Amino acid sequence: MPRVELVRRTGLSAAAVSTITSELIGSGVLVEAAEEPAAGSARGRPPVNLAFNPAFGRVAATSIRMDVIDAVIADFQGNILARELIPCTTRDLKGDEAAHACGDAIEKVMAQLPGAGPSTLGIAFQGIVDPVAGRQVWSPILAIRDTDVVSPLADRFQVPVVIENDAAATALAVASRDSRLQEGLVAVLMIGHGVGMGLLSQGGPFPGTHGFSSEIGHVRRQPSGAQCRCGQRGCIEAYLADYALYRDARSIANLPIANHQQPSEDQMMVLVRRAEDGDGGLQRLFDEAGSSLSDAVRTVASVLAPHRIAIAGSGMRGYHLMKASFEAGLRDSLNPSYDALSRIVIAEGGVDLIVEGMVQLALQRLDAELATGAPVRAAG
Amino acid sequence: MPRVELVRRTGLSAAAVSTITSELIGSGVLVEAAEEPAAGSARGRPPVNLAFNPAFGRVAATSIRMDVIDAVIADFQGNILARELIPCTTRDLKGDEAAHACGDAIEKVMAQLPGAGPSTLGIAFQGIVDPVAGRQVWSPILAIRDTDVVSPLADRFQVPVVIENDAAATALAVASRDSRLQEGLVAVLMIGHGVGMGLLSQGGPFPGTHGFSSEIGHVRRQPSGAQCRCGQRGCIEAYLADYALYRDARSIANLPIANHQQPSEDQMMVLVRRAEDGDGGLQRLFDEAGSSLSDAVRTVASVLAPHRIAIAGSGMRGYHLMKASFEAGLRDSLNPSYDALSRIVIAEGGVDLIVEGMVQLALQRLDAELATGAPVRAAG
DNA sequence: GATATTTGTTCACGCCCTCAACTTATTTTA
DNA sequence: TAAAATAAGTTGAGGGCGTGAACAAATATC
Repeated sequence: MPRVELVRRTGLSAAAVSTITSELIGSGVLVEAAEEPAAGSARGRPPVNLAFNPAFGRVAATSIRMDVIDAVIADFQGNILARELIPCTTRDLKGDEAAHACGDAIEKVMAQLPGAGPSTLGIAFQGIVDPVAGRQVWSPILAIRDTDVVSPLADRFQVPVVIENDAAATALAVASRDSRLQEGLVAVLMIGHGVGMGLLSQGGPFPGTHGFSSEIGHVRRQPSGAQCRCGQRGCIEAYLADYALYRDARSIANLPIANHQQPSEDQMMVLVRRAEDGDGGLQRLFDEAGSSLSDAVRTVASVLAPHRIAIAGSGMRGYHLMKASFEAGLRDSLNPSYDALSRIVIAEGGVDLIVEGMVQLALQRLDAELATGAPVRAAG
Repeated sequence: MPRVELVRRTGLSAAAVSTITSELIGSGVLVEAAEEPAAGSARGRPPVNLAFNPAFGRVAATSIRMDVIDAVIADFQGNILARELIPCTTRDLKGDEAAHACGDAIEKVMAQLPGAGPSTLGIAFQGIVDPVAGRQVWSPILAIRDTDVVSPLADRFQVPVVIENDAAATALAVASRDSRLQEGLVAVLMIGHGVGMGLLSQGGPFPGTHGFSSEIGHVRRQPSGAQCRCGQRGCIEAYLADYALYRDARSIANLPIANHQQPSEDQMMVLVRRAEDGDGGLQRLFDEAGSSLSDAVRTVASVLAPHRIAIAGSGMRGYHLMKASFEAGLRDSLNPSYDALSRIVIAEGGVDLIVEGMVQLALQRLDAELATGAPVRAAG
């Protein structure tokens, strides 16, 4: 945060940092922070912290999921100022309608807030996107394929629009909260309605897998095993995702049917409670889920040997029930040179992380825009 | 090769390329190539190809494998000028002896050639290395662990020394021969004594996995399956690596025992011949190996969705016997958005690719050295 | 109050790149 | 055969962006 820290991190000279920061302060991007935590009694002139000026600009982000659009407006520091969860029958959207449903959601959140609109939009999709071309390629929650989502929104709001895969966005959000995830190669597993993964390099988006969603949930752990919704059998996801746990639980316990095969958070919490209360059949399901999670971690560890493996998502609500079998599964692995267990980081947060990650990405885009000297304007 | 091509690839202006190349020609790094293939009847002034001056400098590379050291000297274009395969009981090496065994091998190849010694050394190890610290961390073929190999050789030859993992080096060599492998994220699978993988980004070494060997051979494809030498059961390698094929073949056919559980190339060719000649049991082994290979590809595809997946290594000697079950295994996968089969590239070459890749890496290091303006000297 | 220590600023200098105009080498057209 | 068109490569003026060195500011220690 202080200028000397920027000198250390960027490798630039103090002179360069001084000129650049004073220009940025002049243009209102940065402010000198009033509070200084003093950081012990240092000897010389105390450093003065710099921070992004929260009032400089705003960004909007949406995450379009099964039958819902999650939309937020954040300030220039990434603090979320307003949020809306808007129902939307995503499967029925045609052509530009997906883009405009996101646009409508953003306008609805903007209506909550006085002042200027966002200067950049970030839109997250499940499935595969092409961030460079600005196209949504394929998504399990949409009937449409390969549509341009950036142009309609850029035309409508007259600001830059960035799109990303939801897993990549989540990974960014998870890493921004934990310094251990900001160096080296990091894999972030997301457990919830499905099982996905985002990759980070040095805390930033991973080059190469950009826009791609890892299908690690569909690695096979058991030939001729449990039925997966992808059509194959024995996928990791078929033992670990919410839909799989709830489906199997309904086979052995009296539970209401789930809408669209997607159990609600309340329905999933019923499973957790009953397993906690000693239902042996449900306990065994969570045991198997823990074992499946260990297979996911072992696969990532074997293929990539990442510096850290983070696990996040709403599926972690039952982690205390899966922990024993998960850790037992990892200890089984005998690789003498890579201790997976010590590299695991359990992270907080579920699907709400997606928009947070998109806020980060939209801010990065705004920064890049500033670096080119382009004038920054706000949406109508 | 021509200057215009450099302009396109680097994004620099023609002016910058012109000044830089004329300086490099002046210092003897580059030469204007005499031969011009004319490339069709272009209209304007014909481009003049530039090439590295083969006489500018030399590099040496070694690959230390089970009981053998493979050593080469190459010119500045990467052409191999001399080669030696030197027996060495690698398991008995202690302390600095591994480094000095490689040094001795390099001196033996140098003795074949008149003229100056190499200006950079590249050393490849199986297992895990730390290229930044210059340390060999762990290797299945060595009893020693975490030893400094760069310092002893740098002191002895007075030139820079680079080390890498053998899979990363092989991947580089494979990619340098096929332009399809020089863009995007590329996974290179190596089938032979074991099953390894190297990753490339834009044709260059992959950031993050640097120095790490992917243990993709030890992803589990069959719980309680075939015994793997890693101690676990059902690993991909336990159906696909040379040792596994030969071990299982010995159970059903009359074959001589293999030294150190590593069948020779001749022994493996006997398996291939007999399967070609209609031995049903051996044919089924190759079928299963093809299926195991498809599991390796599917795993990489699921986890990383790379732009291309190349397959190389001596294990491909039996590819024609595995092809049917390999392709059937890939067609099974139902992912609608990623067609793995169309991304497969079958590559030539076996363990000899390791030193070739190290030559590339050593040349890159030499280029980096030149870019800093450091004087380049040759080994005594 | 003098000194040491650390942060941050100012300014002259230089590297490296771009832009624009030009030269060179070849094919096509008249 | 000469002029026009086309493409590759060169040269030199100019500018952005960085560094080094000297200096100023703010605090702790002696």
